[in-house]
Amino acid sequence: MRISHFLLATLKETPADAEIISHQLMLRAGMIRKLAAGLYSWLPLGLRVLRKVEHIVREEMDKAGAQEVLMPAVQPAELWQESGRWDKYGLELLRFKDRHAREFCLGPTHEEIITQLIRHDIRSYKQLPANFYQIQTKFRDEIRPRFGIMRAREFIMKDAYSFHLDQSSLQNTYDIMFETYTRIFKRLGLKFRAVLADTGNIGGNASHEFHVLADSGEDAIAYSTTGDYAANVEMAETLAPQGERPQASQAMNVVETPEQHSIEEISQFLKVSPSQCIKTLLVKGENGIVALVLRGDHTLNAIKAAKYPDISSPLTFAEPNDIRELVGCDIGSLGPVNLNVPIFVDHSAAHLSDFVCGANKEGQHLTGVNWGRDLPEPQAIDLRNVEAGDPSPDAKGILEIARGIEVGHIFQLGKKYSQAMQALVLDEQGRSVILSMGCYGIGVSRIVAAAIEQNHDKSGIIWPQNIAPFTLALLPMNMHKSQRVRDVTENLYQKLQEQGIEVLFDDRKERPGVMFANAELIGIPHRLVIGERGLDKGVFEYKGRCDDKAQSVAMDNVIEFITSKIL
RNA sequence: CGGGGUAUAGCGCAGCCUGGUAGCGCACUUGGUUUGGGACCAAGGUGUCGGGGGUUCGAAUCCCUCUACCCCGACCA
Repeated sequence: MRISHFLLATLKETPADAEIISHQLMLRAGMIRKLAAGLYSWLPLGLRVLRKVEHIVREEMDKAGAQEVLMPAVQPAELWQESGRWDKYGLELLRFKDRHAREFCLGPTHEEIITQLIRHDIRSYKQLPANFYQIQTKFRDEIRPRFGIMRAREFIMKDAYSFHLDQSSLQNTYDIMFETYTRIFKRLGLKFRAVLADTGNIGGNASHEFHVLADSGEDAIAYSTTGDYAANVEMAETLAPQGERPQASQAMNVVETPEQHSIEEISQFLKVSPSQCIKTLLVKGENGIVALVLRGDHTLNAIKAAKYPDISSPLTFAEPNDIRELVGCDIGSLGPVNLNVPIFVDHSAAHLSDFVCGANKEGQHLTGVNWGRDLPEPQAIDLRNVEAGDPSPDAKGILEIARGIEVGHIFQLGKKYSQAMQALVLDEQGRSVILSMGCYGIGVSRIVAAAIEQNHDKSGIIWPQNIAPFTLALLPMNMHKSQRVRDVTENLYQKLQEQGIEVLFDDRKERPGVMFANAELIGIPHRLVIGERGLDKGVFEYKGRCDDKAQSVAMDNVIEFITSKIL
């Protein structure tokens, strides 16, 4: 491609509303342009990258035996009513009416549509298992789209849905998809990690997320330093502390703590460590308010808490007014002693003795408090977020925490949708059986942003080779003044193209600095410079995007050299 | 949706407090000088000052109102 025939819309300045590096660089490199909140156009350069990601995903899905389909973005309300999600999905589902006042939505995901399709066309166990996928535009009316393409309202997703006669077949395809995803992210050239995950809105039982590791990632993932365990922090279990709880050695005392509310304030004021204090959080339960008790240095895991049947889901904090009415003080003075609501205590907090807590009276706290003596023995459950240094739940090694960008998610849905929508087949005995389902998503457009988050430097993007918009930048120095440079470059451009190499030929009348800066900003992995200087010595100059220094390559040898570099 | 903020040329911004008829840098066009790391000189084009209403002789500026966008929170590929 000659740049003179290509819209290279690079910017020197960073648009003000781009916060994260991938968004800034995608705008600066001229990959995308914003149309409205969460809606982006892809310019030629960006689209080339997007297509490469799609291509890899498509190849691997095909190899795994999945069949490609394409379903509509506009979906009738009836199907969503049938599955029960028309009411449940909430405002994220963009709804509208057609000219006949019939209700529709823009598809945020396609479980309903594929299930409807399959219940018509799959009748027999002989047609199973089957796995269908599409690469298609999704719409989710996010409350707050941000970070450019990373959290857009309209985005491109690869979604796949598999159908099975039984759980073991589902498990089998799930495992194949796990391996397929692993291959996809390896081919994309990204550092990633598969983790145990919560099933969220989609529902079902087993689930894994695939995260691209990047410090800017929105998710925290916990992984064992020595074992295989890895989980989204939302999901990661904590182990109960080992051994017996220490004996009580202090008497319970009321101390005056004027104006002291937060754990930090209390621990400094009383000169005790936060880990010797406990915090009491009042949340809504199925039957009125319940208390959650954690060690002062720990944080509540709302996802885990909401899974307990007595605790509201999603987790909702009690209203300050209700708390005042119930306890007679504000949030900063709560404690579990003589608190007249059901109390759930995290394992670590249940293992404390002689601890500090609020006295349920403004300006007072209790010290030397002990379970079983000053208040009943607690029912200990898992409520807190894991922290770096915690033992791994599989008892192998210690947990570390890393940041990740969720780019893939696989679920075993089971019969959630097939049951609701009556997707049945006949088994070998001629009995009707409800299908089991799996579903498997990849955020195709998000991968483009995630790749940049993980691979960039001061000069710009550093594309992994397999998704780079071009493989090689061909930069002639002052071609307009040197017929020799022009002839050699044109010739070389021809030859490289004959080798099937994707070359971006900077045939503009630009100064060298501009060419270098542009090629680096848009992240072309390999660069070849042709100048009078080198031609005198019979060489071109090669530099990889990550190399510190350029090297000379003999002109005669250049095709072999480049070919070996891009393998 | 709750809290905070912004809206002036394609992009980044100044002007607003104290009303007087719009400016700077980048980008763009033309010419020239340059040419191995985002050049320099000269000339040039570019605006419903987010929309609507009001106050005023006069509004980018003051008042009212609407809208869009951004940031923090809850949701997700």
